[in-house]
Amino acid sequence: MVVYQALRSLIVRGQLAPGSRIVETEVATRLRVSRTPVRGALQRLAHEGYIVDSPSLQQSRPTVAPLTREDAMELFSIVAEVEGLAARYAAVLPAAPSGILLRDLTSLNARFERASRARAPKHDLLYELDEQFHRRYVDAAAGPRLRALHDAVKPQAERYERLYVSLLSRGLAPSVHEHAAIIRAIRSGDPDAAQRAVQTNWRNAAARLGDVITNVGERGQW
Amino acid sequence: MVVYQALRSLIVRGQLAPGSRIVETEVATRLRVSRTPVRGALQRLAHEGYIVDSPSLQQSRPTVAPLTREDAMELFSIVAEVEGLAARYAAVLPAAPSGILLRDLTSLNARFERASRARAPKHDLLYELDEQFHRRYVDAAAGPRLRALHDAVKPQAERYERLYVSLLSRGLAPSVHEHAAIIRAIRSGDPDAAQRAVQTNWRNAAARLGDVITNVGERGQW
DNA sequence: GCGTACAGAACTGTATACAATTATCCCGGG
DNA sequence: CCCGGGATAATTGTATACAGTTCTGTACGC
Repeated sequence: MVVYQALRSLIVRGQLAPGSRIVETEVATRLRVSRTPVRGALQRLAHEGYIVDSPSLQQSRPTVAPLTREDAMELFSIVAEVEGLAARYAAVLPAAPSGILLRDLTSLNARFERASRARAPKHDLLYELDEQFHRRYVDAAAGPRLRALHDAVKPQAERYERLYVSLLSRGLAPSVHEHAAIIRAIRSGDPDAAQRAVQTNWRNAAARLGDVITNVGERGQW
Repeated sequence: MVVYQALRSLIVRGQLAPGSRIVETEVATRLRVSRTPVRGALQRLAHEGYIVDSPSLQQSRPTVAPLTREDAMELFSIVAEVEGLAARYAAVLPAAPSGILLRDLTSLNARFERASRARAPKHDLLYELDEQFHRRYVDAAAGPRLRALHDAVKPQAERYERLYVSLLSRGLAPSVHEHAAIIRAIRSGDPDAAQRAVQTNWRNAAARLGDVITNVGERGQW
């Protein structure tokens, strides 16, 4: 588990460059453990999409999954579907939990806006706030199955979301407005509108990110 | 990989009873392999939702995920959304591929009906035909990202679908009719109707299955 | 000079041994 | 009879050794 988190952190932060090979023994010696826990971590990371297998017949040859424009588009469109469904449920929540939800969302979006206006925006903070905003209504409204699906899909988008707030930290105003639109739709109790607002937010984010991705070839070392 | 498939098959067919513990050494000896590949398979199955971890602090204690009414309802509702979206696209397909699709769907539903009328219904065949019916229009109309989502979600419903055709093999007439309604809606070219027909099919299936699930305590041995 | 074949290295797949943690069972006390 | 408490067993976590496969580099032939 500690190995998994260490590797995952290195990958999502880009310190393990996309496309680079990952060798079990090397990771094991660096982290001072044996290959067994490393193997488990790699298998899990492969499932979650952080690692892909180089073409090979019998052996797997894991490499860090590349960050491509197409992949980002596809991933964001899936997140749009899943979180859109959650927002649909959130719109028809009973009054009591709905009130708390709306208050939290408003607060998170306000903090997100303040963070995006800072002279030297903290990318980690921006990512955390955006992430918390979306997770808030998913947790509030989704059943365990939808949440499980969300948990399986969303982490794969983390790399792109971090890229998003890093590359666009100066131009996050549209995101703030789209978040506000989501809040309004949920408050109005219109499931269709809520679902549409979330889908619009993610599709626009995909478009904005796609414009600037092209090739992020920065190869970090650790 | 062979271990994964063997275990998955045992679980989806109910031969490994829901709720029962899974012991690494036992699986290893039965399948005549060591614990190492078994461990990998268990991790993957856990990630895919076939296995859950018993409450424990440091150790994981895997058990076969239970089949509950609530879980079936939620899962089917998600499938209804995903496949409903695919059906929406299928309704507006060009004439040429649409004709082939409609012919295949009609044929599959006819075979499904015949199989359901058999004196001793073959459950495996019934499952396969129902599965193929739905996969046919998804493959024909869904884009890569929707298909990816479908691939992630649908396999988890396999356990419930097999239960469905087993418990209701005598009463599958409604399914046949609902399939026919889906075909008609796609043929008519009405996206809303197609989406609604698929969602109705899954919601009714969930209701029919929910009535008979309650407690499936049959503990299969292998 | 270029291509191919062979030898060696590198790396992953599997098996087994050991350590650590958790569950079970039995026994004694209340 | 029920409730701890502790010893033992059961099970998972980790480490290491070995086997099989793929990649790399070099040398030889054309």
